[in-house]
Amino acid sequence: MTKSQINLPKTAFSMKANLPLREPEILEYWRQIKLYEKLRKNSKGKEKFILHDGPPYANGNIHMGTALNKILKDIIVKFHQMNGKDSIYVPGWDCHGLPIEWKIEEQYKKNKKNKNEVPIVEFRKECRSFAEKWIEIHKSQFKRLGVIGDWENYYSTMSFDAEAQIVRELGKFLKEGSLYRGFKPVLWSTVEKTALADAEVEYQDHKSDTIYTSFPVKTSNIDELIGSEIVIWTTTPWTIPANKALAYNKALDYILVQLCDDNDFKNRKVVVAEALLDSVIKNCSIKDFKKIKKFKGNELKDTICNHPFLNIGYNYDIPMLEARFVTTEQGTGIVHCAPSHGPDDFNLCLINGIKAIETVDGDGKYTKNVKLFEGIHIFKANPIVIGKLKEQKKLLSNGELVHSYPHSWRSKAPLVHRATPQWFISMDSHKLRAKALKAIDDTTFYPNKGKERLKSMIETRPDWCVSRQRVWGVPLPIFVNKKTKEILVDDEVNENIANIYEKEGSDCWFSDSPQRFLGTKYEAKDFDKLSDIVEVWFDSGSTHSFVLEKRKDLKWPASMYLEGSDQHRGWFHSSLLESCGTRGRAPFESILSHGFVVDGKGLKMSKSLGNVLAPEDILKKYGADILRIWVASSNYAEDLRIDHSILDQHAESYRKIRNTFRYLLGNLNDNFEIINLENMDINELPELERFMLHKIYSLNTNFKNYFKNYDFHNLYKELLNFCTVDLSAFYFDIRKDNLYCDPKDSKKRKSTILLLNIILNSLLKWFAPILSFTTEEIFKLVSKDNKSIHLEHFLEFPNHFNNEKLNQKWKELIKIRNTCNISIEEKRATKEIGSSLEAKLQINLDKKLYEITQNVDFSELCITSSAEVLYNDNSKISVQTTKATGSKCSICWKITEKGCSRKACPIS
RNA sequence: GGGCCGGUAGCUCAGUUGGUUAGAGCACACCCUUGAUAAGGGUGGGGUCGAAAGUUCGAGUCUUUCUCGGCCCA
Repeated sequence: MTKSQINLPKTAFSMKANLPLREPEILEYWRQIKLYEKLRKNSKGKEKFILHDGPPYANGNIHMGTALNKILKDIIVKFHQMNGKDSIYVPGWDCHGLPIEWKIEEQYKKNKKNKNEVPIVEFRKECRSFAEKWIEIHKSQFKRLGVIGDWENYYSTMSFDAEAQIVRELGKFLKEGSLYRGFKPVLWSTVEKTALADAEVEYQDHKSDTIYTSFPVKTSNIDELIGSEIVIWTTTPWTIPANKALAYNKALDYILVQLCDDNDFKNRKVVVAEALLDSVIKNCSIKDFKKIKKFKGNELKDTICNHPFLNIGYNYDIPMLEARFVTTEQGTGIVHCAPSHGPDDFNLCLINGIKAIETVDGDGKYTKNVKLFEGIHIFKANPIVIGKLKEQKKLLSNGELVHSYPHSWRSKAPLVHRATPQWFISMDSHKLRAKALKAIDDTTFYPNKGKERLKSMIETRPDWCVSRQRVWGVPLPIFVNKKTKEILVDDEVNENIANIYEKEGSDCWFSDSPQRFLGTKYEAKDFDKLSDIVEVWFDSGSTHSFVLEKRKDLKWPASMYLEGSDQHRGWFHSSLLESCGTRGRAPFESILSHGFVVDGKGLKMSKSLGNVLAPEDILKKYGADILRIWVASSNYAEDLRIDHSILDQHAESYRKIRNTFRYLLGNLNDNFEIINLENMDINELPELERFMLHKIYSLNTNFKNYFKNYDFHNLYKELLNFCTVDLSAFYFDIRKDNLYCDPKDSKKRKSTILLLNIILNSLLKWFAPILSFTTEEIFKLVSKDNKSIHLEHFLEFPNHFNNEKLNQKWKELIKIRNTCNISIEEKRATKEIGSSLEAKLQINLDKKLYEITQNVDFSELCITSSAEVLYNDNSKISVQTTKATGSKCSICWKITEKGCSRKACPIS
């Protein structure tokens, strides 16, 4: 007997994957067969599943987070496609905004070019081409991951139709009246007369004037406080005229003391935080004082003070407000608040209904809103303020302090927080907050905890500031009447602007005559045209309008938005608000949020820690399918760990899966046949095959449930376990004898081949959304009509595959098999036998087990030369292994006295 | 500093309403096989469930505090 006479596996499917080389070939194949177009054509008319892409910023190479995001999207899109939907993915990019402006400015700096000398339109053109360049780079990087989508017709926030639609969307808020003009402090350079972003700020040492000043208490719940004064310390005396409130911390201890020194404050009572009393005494050179009363910060609730300038026209209430940002690091434990001159101040006052106003103009001079100081430059105001405080007997002391202070990166001039005119969308004037909260309730969140996260943000957020004093963005399409200061609200004008943008983009706003936008109805000389741009979150928050609504192939609302969990404050948030404001509901039916990619120890990736893994390197070393396994097998509800050892292990699992396929292909000799499952007569099959059909059926049931909940890590685990436990170590191992040794026309072998075909088909479909490349490689090899695996659907298994009774029986058989293995292992350990085929089993079973195993051949199940089953009620299962005697059959390798049952057996 | 989320074998993950000795796969060790062969099979070791305290007859599961990590905000 020679090897040529048995049926050994033979396949063109190599054991070694070589993914980094093979995957690009498959990408080329998808391109050639026009896979995306085919997918759309094939699923025409089917129910749509639309995963709307959250646009990444068109700048810089992709990182692990982006790779995770895109792969997860692709897996979900492919699942729905194979589940019978028309599952469409249109990738997009976020293009406007500061980071790109900086990049261009950096280039200018290098080339000694001055930004201010370059016309805005030219500058914007450079920003545009910068974004275009990165879109192309991103595109090829995303495609390499195996992501299938409409790459030719991607969307971008800087396309002309997007810019036009953003104008229309703003028009809706304008018309409704929820878009209003307010003031908000921004970092401002009085030299350049411009706002600066955080990244444009340099911190340098600066000498500031400092003062301790006092605010007389008007009313309070603490009786002793009436007639006393609250002391504050500040390094910006010039903001005192703009003061509107005082902030305390309810958790701190405060103390009321009486001052006894012979000066302006003789016999006056003042309040400071107890922990800072010593430093106040020292800094104000107080010699003699008496402690009168200690109290907790929360008792200061409802206390109202007067302004130190009460007697010279500053006659208004200064409420004391609770704030967490108040600490005992320096000062007095009470902080003065000028909402126009500090972000903390602004937010605290806003929550308490105190709005910021314009107190300082662009040049740095007080406006007419500031009594006594109008026209004075703030940088010259400190001595005047200090003088007035002294005059009003409200100055405890003053001095100087050198501290780190923000300066402009260009002019190096010190910066100030200045309330500037900004445009806001009100959260409450037209019930935007309430609508958004309702919309959150109507949305399904994966994982569920995302719902509360978004909800609590919407509940507490202030009005949405949508204006920015920048150039690379969509210009705010607003005209203000010079005389009446009223905002021009006219659909015709808005639509006119949108139409112009649609044809030529928004650059013209900065170069063309305002009359062009106003049309014939209004005169340009009567209006101020805004030069602000729209903040970029409004851009991306509007993608649903210019992508989902405008494109015929998509639908509104989207089936799903899927992003990192940081987007609860980002894109989920802005999209929700924009859509609720304009359409009254969310632009999505569900939200899936994923955690962040961290290193193997759970620490975030950073250059300084040196733990950054680049997708590019992973693709080079492992291939995209391994990365896709990493995505599928990780629990995205939490942070996802990755390092080389984790990837090594997934690569190991990949090999197991690949070899599972290789066994199937080898024994089928690459002749895959599609089995009509409905027409099968399963009663013709051996029990083992029927048991395997049950396994497949029940795995598929779990598969569908996991998919329904987007629970991929459990789904993948179940598939992998099926390959290792049920196939490799069980079914495949048992059926090798049958496949190798039985003649090709034997009924039993045909049954096995039938099963192999079914298993191969099932595995291909189950794995296709995850192992997109490898399943395609196999499908190319075996499918006759040269179709892509991704055009296929999941299999439906007939209900009669389900056989719980059989399952229960085989669970027992497997238990017996395990006991046999332990018994065989004992003999192997003592070197009595080696291969299991050298063993002869005597299996003793109790009554129940004995009865159900009457038709079972344990020598087949346990891959031994023989097995005898005896009835023995002493224990449930016990097994004795002895060395098989006789000669070894050269075909089946069993050791017997009489030869095996096969006709060709040389022994018999 | 504040809000939210999380910490179960070396790794990826299970662990139902508190209820036997906390599970799976991989990895590891040893053995077998050489007819899935840079494969395959078998057996086995490995966890004070982040820490401490509390509630309870009983806690991985409930409460509190602490700690480490992540996201967001300041």
